[in-house]
Amino acid sequence: MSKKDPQALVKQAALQLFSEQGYFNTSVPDLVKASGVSTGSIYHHFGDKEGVARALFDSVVERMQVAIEEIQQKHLSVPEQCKAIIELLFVITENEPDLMRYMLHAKHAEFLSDVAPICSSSPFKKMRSIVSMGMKTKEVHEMDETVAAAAVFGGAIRLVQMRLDGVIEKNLLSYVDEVWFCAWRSVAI
Amino acid sequence: MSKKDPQALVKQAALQLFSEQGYFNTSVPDLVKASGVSTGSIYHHFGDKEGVARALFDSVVERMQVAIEEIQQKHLSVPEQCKAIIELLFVITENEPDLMRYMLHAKHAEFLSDVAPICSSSPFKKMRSIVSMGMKTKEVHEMDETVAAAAVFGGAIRLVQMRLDGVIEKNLLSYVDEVWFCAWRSVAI
DNA sequence: GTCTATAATGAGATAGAC
DNA sequence: GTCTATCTCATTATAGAC
Repeated sequence: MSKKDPQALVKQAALQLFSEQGYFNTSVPDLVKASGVSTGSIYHHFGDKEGVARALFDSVVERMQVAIEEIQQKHLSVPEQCKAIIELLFVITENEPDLMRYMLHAKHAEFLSDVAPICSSSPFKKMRSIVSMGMKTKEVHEMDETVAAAAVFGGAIRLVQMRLDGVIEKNLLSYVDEVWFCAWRSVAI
Repeated sequence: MSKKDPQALVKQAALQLFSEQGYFNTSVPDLVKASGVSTGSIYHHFGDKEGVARALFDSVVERMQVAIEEIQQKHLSVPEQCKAIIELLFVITENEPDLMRYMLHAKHAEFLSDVAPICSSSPFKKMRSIVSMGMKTKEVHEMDETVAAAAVFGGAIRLVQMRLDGVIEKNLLSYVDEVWFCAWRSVAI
């Protein structure tokens, strides 16, 4: 039944096309062909092409946020939460590269004019707040919160970007332990 | 006289327009207005619009590569070289944000079809090779070269991206010491 | 709500004088 | 090498039947 909801069909097609060929290289007729939904219906539901990108972005961020919240509930210690997030980033990159690509590039892809940059969207805020918690519990060196979050997750995000760009051939999950080792050492007391 | 070279004028205008509004939101007539060079002349020199982006990208990477080579010659120790590169990234971000933005986003901006991803271009290769040298001199933990490079520079690059996105308000140079502290601890023996 | 057919715009690219 | 004027065409978006 989710297969018959035109909004879902369009977003699904858009995720693939936008992330593989880019937003500007994807025309509305392309979306029509890939989704099986008509031009009129797309405009009726999303207003314009940017509306599709916007709705898709909201879905993607929402999805990511839920995954991070699950981690925050399961894992108690700060380092465990951080490691779980790195693993999550890697798993999503491997299993749903289009989703990860869209989330990371959407802001820089020159559309979605007035959406806040991804780094200030809620999943990334959560990452910062976890690291910040680590400072309160004296597990993480006292320092600027943003710098600490960048230190912990920057390496992993960099690897994700390289993997999505095809620079890294191997499955990212094989690097989890090494990456985590570096990430935690960079800020741990 | 550099002000009269049409190629330089076009690239200069393109750097600003592409990085501020994006490649696809910049038309050739926009380039004509901003550069003062005519349509015919632009097509004569660059072939097509993508040719402008390509030539600009080459200039930017070349420029970055020269800066990193200078560092490799001046600073002898591996950690000093790494720190100098982080400082370089921050200085360029502060002084020439358009240049840094273009270098980081060009590949993901959905054009420049067959250019290698930025992470495999020569400045980034040089970063990896410096870290790799650190392993030989036993200053850096033995581990995957790519992971180590991501650990050392990932945090800094993340901060650069956030600064360019307007998420960070303060001058990045004020973070150099903290960033360097984290970066080096993450891989140092 | 969904569809087909169509309009209107503005883009990339070219022609050809100078 | 540089310029102006122009062509061609794909794109976004709308109209209006069902």
